[in-house]
Amino acid sequence: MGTALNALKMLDLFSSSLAEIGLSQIARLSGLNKATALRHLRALEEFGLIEQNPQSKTYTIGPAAVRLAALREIARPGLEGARQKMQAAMLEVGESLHLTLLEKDTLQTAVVVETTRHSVRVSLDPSEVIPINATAAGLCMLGFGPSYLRDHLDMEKQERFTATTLTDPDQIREKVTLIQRAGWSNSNGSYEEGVFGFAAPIFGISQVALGTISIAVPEIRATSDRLPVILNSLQSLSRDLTANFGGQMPETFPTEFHP
Amino acid sequence: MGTALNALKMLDLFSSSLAEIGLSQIARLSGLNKATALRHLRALEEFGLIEQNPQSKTYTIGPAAVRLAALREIARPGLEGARQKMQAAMLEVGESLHLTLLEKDTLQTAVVVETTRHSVRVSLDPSEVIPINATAAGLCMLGFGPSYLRDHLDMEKQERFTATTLTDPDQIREKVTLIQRAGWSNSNGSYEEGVFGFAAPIFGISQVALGTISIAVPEIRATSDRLPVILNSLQSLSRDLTANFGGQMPETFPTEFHP
DNA sequence: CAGTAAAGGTTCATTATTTGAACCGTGTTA
DNA sequence: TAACACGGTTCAAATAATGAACCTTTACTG
Repeated sequence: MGTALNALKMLDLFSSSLAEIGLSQIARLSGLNKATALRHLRALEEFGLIEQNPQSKTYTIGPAAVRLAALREIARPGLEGARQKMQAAMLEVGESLHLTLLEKDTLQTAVVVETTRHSVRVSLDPSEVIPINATAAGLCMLGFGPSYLRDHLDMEKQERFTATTLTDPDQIREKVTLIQRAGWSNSNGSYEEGVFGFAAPIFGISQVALGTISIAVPEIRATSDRLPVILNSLQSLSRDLTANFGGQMPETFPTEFHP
Repeated sequence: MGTALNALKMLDLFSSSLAEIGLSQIARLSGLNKATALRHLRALEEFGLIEQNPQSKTYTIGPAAVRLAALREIARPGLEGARQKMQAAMLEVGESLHLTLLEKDTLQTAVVVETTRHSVRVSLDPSEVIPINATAAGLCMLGFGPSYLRDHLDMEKQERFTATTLTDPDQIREKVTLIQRAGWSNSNGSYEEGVFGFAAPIFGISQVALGTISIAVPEIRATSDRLPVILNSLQSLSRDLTANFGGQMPETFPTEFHP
């Protein structure tokens, strides 16, 4: 256990309903010794992540948080707004969400929001490169992303992950045509057994998709009655996130998703 | 030396021009051992203050910064915007700035922005309660703050700090009348020898001052040729900060400050 | 295409820092 | 006025941080 991490965890005690806390209460809530809590608070205060009200002696989140947040936005512009929208959608749908971005010619996971509703959840390794032929996000990208992705289909061998993975370029192109008409894509265990994925595009400035937003559902919960809720969330996220990244939806893009 | 603080200090390596840094470079810049740097980064990453790009392996400020900044705004609304405006003004004037807020019936320092231009600077203890009869901020508050402050003048003995401190209620009232006409106040070493203060009000919703913005200048630099610059900054800060806190300037308040 | 340099990351014995029970002084409450 | 809870301090004991050397991969160069 790192000392630094224990110190940082104290910051999690603060919330909108509990914005100022005294030393003893912090010690109680964190389970730390009062002396330990105080020393950690002093360290955080020196850095500016904590501020003490000199009259009430209570502690609050400090000004350094604002400074760091500004730096964050420089390094990852737009991603924070996206995370918030995804968080809201997660609470509504109750399933994990993934935002993927196209970097060069690979699809990368940029934001993961895991469900807090279920203990059975789909956990994706954030460092994985998303295979373009086997996932809902990948197929969606083929349908709405830059055309060179479709052109490269024949050049590289498409890897097989499960029995239902599409590996034949012609089959993939057929599926992609359907996706372009529907506006959304799905993958029924074609990457990992038991995982159903649903994805919609996020468009950039020239009406070409720069990434996708997808919802991953364990097979047990992938019942047809839940599909309308999922597609509905996906559709509004597609629109909101496109706006969030300063993009524009093509006029031909469907305004409603149908099963 | 706290371990937690050393870990946090690594966050200071990031800047708008250096938003993503690799492990070796971080170790070099911070002077820490590579192993130590890595362990600290891992701790920060677990908390979310650091994020690693899985493909380039570089590190960036993480999403927790945004979360904490939001909490900060709940605890201290408006103060961050104020700090930024003060920072800009400090760079222009080259002197330290203080924002004071009225809490109950005492004047408290809420934000301090120290000058980075001079090594001779006025350093105020942020935990001090600002005496209302001896400082530019206090006198300014008397002039534009709630009327009960003026009414209480006779009730309590006014403390003396230096030879020029005003302690006689009648003398204070006289000075306050002048301040109300001018829009700004000054104190020439009446709190601490060698320190000249200049202050202007920050108004709240009902056109009553909720605090003040002040500039502290060491006597050596308090020459008459610098007064226009100081008053000019003070005047625009008074307006900007009033807007920042959602307040309104009285219509009778002067739009220009004259010596 | 071998050879080199620098990158990210790991290991483990040594070292130094963190830890917490008890304590102090102060203000508030019953 | 006694009891309590608060913020903060102390110092021996215990635990966690440290860093030199090492491994592996990647990228460049003669």
